[in-house]
Amino acid sequence: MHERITKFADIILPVALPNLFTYRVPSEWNERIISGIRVIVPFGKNKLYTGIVRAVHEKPPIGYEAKYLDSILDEIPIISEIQFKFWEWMALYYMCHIGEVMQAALPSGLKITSETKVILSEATKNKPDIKNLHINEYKIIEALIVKEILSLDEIAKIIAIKNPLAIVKRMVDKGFLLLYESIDEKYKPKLTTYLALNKLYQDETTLNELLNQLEKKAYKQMEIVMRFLQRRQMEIVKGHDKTTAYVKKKDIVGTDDTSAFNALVKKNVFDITEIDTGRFKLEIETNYQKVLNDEQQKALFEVKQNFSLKKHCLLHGLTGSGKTEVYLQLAADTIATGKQVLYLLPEIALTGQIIHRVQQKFGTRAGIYHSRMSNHERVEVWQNILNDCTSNELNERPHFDILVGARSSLFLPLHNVGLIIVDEEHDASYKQQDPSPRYHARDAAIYLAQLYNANILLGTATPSLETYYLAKQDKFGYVKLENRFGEAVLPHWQIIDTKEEERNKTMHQSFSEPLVNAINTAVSNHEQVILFQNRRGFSPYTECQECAWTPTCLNCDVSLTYHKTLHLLRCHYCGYSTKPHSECASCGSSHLQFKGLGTEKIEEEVEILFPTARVARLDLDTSRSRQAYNQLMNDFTEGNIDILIGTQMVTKGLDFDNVNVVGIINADQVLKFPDFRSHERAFQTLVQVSGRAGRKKKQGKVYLQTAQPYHPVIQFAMNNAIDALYEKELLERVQFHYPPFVRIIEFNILSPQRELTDEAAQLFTEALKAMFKDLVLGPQTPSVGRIKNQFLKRTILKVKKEWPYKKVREEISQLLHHFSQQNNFKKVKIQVDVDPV
DNA sequence: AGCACGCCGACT
DNA sequence: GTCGGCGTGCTC
Repeated sequence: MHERITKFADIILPVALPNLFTYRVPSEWNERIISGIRVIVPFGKNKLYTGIVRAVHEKPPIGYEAKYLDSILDEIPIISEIQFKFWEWMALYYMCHIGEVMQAALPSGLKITSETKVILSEATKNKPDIKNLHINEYKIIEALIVKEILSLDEIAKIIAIKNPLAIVKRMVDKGFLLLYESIDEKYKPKLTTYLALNKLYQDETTLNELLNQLEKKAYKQMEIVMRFLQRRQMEIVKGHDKTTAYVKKKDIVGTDDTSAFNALVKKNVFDITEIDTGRFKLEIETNYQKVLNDEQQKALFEVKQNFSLKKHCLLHGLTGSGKTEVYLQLAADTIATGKQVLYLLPEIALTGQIIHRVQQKFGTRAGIYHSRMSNHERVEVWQNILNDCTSNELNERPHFDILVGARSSLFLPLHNVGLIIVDEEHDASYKQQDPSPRYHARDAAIYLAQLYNANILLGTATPSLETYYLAKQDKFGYVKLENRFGEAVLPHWQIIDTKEEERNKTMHQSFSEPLVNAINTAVSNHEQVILFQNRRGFSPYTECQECAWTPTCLNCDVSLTYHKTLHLLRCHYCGYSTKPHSECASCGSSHLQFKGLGTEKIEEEVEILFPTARVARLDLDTSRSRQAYNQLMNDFTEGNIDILIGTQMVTKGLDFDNVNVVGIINADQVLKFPDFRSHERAFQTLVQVSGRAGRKKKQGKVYLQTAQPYHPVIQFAMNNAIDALYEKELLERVQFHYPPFVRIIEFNILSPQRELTDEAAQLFTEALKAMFKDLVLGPQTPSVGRIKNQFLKRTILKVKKEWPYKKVREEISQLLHHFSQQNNFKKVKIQVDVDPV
């Protein structure tokens, strides 16, 4: 006889709470309960949550009675020990809870939570006693008679009450209703219906009898059977046995055949099987023809040399030098050794273009993962990675050797990573802003690579100062690709002084004479033009000509941007929108003017200045849906667009061969950011935008309009003097204590009242200063002091690199904990952002 | 962080 | 009585 063991499981739940939760395991599951599987557990009063088993042990918790697990969702772990280590590191480093990491890591299809459902009690069902009922109670019962089960949200709508729980509870007490918690599976496998001939009709005679019968009475049914037999013949030719040859239903049954088909089903002619076929193609033709040139070969060799020395590596390749080919070759070589590759890109750069190239090289062995995919697709990527080798003939799922994705693909359950590529390493969108964990995917990738003992390659034309510094210190290998691919050369820059143009009265609205001429020439030569203006909408603010009043958002301290296509004023922070004012709210004057330049305005000007050109705009507003975005990209690639106007979006991941002119409408905007990174950022943006020009044989041209033509950043960018700029920046960073010489931790203090925020920020900052002295800056009011009705103050701590970060973190955590205990600051939130960008 | 619960004030 | 708002306390 075995001794009866009682097991307990420590569970990670997707909630922002510091600890794990210990549950008791029903003894019949003692064998099944293992670290890394998902379970459903009761949590709080009556909710059910999906959690992940972190550890299994036999120590009953002290101080409380553990609840029982509700159910087990997986038989094999979906989270490996390496992934757990990664989660735990992330929670520590970025000072958040592990539950928040879980929230970020799992696609929502894998995290089911329960919903409260309402049904009628037996008594009410049999004999509705509707005397003396309140109108709302009556409405609920009436609705439940029609539709048996309702969720609380549905009830809220029916009786038009925000929180219906009180009413529902009362009715439960009176015996009208019953409540239960229901968990709906969010992921539905994609099933394909297959048909085989029922064994009744396997022999020729019965089959012929059937066909004869149908020919007379039901011609359409006979057609279906005939089509089936044809298809089946094809399968038999492929080597399938006659009795087991299945045919896809949709290959032989059209939409208008439904009733005929149903009749056949009734006659038991077919055996029907539903098979989980997945959402991804099983066959993609691979024909990747690019061959590395000498320089790329050399770079590849040097990168590998660094790897063999166990060194991470920065690939500094000018725009158009063909970094991607080097990545793909390196990936292929890694896969050849039996390891997996993770290829990270900024979300926005994950375009059809790059995906197409990866698929051309790796076919179905390339998995794609980003936020524009449906939930179902994301779950399937997870499943495909997890059950690498399912071998049902009809149920073959692709096997991934390389995963291309945005930052969240760091969390995919890969087991054998040999190489991580971080493309466009400098890109600020690698940093998650909200919600927590506010992690930097590049830095997290470096940590993850260590856990897997994998190589890591960071690639970019404009390295971040942090990475550049590491390379200069020889902590990173450094490989440069200097020449553009083929015969392309770097573009020629022309800097246009807009002040002088204005003096000479040669500006055509926002366009200087040289830029207008260049666009005209390009368009008449059938070359394409990209115009960069880093602001969406028509005009960023409205101003009263009499009293300078400006309409602002109700919920945020920002001016409202006018969107002409929608004819609305919109807040870019909270989405609030309102009709444009016809008169000033302050003085009543009707002299209101739209000020500033957005992409919509540029688009309008372009249409007037170049009436024959085909114009399109690429910004958040024109590319919200994946479809719209792909359409736009296609049109531009196919040459259906002459002039493309866009924000940041045009700088990322787009390689167009026919673009010869790039216009930067207003560089001053890029230069004036009030931030220690502004020069670095401006340089990166200018170089990246200019890189869109002249991809093939012809030298491209960059026209940059500015009021400060001698600004050093512009000079550095145009001369491609990256080392000079970076050396100068590094000197300033060292002198004024900024990254990469210190680690910045930013504290954002928020509350719904201005005074409360101010007071809390003041006290918090003082406490911080007591601990860290003059390395604390603040509290400051950020440029937007109120967002979504939350007043915001900011304090910055510069942590010296030589300090033990662990201790600093602990001290900060203690302080934050102490603060959250204070009653008068209950409404105050302090968000921590480690290494803000 | 959610979520339930309880108290209070406004409204019919 | 009914409902919403807000403060409080708890989650294995």
